[in-house]
Amino acid sequence: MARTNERSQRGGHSGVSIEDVAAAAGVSTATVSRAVRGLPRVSPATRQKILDVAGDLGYVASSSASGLATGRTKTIGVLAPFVSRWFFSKAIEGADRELHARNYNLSLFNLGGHGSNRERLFSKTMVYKQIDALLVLCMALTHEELEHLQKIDIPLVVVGGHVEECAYIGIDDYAAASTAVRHLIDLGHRDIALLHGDDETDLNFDVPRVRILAFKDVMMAAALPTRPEWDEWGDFTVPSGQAAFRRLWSKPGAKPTAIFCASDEMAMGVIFEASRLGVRVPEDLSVVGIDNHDFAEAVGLTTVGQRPDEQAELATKMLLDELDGQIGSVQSAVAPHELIVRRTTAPPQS
Amino acid sequence: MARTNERSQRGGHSGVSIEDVAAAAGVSTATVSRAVRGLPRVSPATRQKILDVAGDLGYVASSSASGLATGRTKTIGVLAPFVSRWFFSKAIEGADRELHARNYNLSLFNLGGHGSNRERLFSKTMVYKQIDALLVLCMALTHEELEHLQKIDIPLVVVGGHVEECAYIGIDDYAAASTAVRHLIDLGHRDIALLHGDDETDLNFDVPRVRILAFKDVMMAAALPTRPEWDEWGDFTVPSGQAAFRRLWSKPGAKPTAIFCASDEMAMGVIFEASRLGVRVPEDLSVVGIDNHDFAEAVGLTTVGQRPDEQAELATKMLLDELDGQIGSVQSAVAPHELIVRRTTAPPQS
DNA sequence: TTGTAAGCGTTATCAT
DNA sequence: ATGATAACGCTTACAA
Repeated sequence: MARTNERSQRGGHSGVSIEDVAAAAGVSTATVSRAVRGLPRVSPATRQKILDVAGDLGYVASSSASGLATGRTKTIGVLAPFVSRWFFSKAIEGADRELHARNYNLSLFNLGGHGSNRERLFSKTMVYKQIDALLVLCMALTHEELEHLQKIDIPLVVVGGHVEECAYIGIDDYAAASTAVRHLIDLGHRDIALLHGDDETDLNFDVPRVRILAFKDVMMAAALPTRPEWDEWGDFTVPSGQAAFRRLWSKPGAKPTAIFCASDEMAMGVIFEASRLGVRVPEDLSVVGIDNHDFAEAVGLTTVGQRPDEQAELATKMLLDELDGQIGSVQSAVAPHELIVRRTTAPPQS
Repeated sequence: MARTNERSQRGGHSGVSIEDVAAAAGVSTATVSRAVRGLPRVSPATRQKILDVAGDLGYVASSSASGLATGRTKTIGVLAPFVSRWFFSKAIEGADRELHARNYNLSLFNLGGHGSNRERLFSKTMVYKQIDALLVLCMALTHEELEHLQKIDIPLVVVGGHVEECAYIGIDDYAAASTAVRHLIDLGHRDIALLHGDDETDLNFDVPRVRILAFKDVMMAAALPTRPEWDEWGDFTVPSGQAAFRRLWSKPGAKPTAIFCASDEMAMGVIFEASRLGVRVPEDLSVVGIDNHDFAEAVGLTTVGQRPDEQAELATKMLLDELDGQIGSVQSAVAPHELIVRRTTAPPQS
């Protein structure tokens, strides 16, 4: 490389290395390394001196250098299909809590909005040799992507959805959806519509399917019909819920008295649109969602709540424990969900 | 370090280094380095061969090693007070777009929820020597923190708010707020309440102040009174807007016919609570916000829109350009805003 | 066009 | 308890 041989070329604080500290403290770099990392084999006096010197020299170890030497980057990757949707942003916050507490960095890989060159993530830019472990926020992975991840055998856990052969943390979607639907039925509803999540985009996976299945099973178990014309879909967003309601309500024929939505954002979409069209909630239509979105309480939305932040936090903890040598820490776990009854559900009118 | 001398200790794909590729391709590491990075001085034939070999060996350069050698980490840091609030999550997505396109990584530093040990971010864990540049999403920084950042002289830009001596990208808050208030006045409102952002937490800064100022100036210019009892505050969230409305409406005396909210989330809070209390929007109360939140259209919220994603994308571009050697690329810029009239504002009743 | 080799800032082994 | 020093995997003058 042959740079200038002199230190502190740049005027500032920028380039203080372990050697500078060693020199200033009159010890070897090895001792500085031990001292600053809190390792044993350094006398209290020496350590203190080194810490002082390091302190006012503003020394911080180069992550690249220590990464090279140790093989650890001290950062974990978080792979998400979106960051501005509730589930993901909450999960990211949760992961960050644990990472921050344990002095790791969080490298965010957003798969959304990148069109097709998604694969680049898996080969060059990303993952590979940049991170010590990977947290995947629910989404489908292609078979190829999976293989890729498997090859670089770093700890890996997925939150919020199932990926074959991977540890996952998440609620029991079947049970959660069943709870929501059963709540409607217990209220006396018989004409229940379904607003299910989209099945088609490659960013989704089987959560939508499971929730649909639960809906149908519960309805069937209650000997209630499920009408195809009351089966709408959305992509988990508010606008898609809004559009779905508009479609549903513009159809000729009888109207349902309740609707089960596969996410709170979609549920809010139907509520907003219902209000706009003069359809009263819950008098004319009961609405239940899944998630307990930050806005759900303000909207009065009845929902089955989950805590993506806690799920991601737990997942991250597992990852970090595994890295700390506690092998076997990474394992699947089911997270709790809970029915939260608010003001958007009520017995059907008459 | 004295590890085992043999390569591929772990069975897998994991440790293929540049030397492995060089050996397999029958060239030197220098040539491999040039080849994989697309540098000149490699014959087409050699390059192709190397690329092939690298390809099926699954070679990816170690970021630590190249970071050490070049002094660049190829990752930029994003500092945010929250990730699950609209402005920030959108900004993160925007930054990510540009970073991804230019092959950089995004390291996320969330200041929220970390209680007091916020300072650790600035000293050890973070920033220092881990990132090539820093994108600060609006928030106040302590003087000390600022100094810290200044010392490590990496390119730095703040989005969404002013930080002394730093380049910033954001809308003209004074103009945006003025536009919103003027819209209300143009509609014929005279009794206008203010829901301003919180001023007190250390995570905030002067955006709230500027918006308040604009409100007062515009009102005064229109010879309209601003009543202290119609001045409420919130922390930019939906629940706080909800609470603010409850407080406002439970006060004795006359009610305003319109309210200007310093953010869409707060505006939605008042709308939700108004609906709950039977106060009709816009018949009884016009509501205007700032942001054009993802949900604003569905709610029919009149607002002054801004695009945090584009702001962050631009800021990131500047940062990257600067790193690419185009010095002077980082500079302040004002982002556009636009009044979007929807259904929550109307002339006052009678 | 290609190869040689020094250097990047740590960590960790082994001696002392 | 401390110090030399090799090694980590890459980049980049410089020589060939």
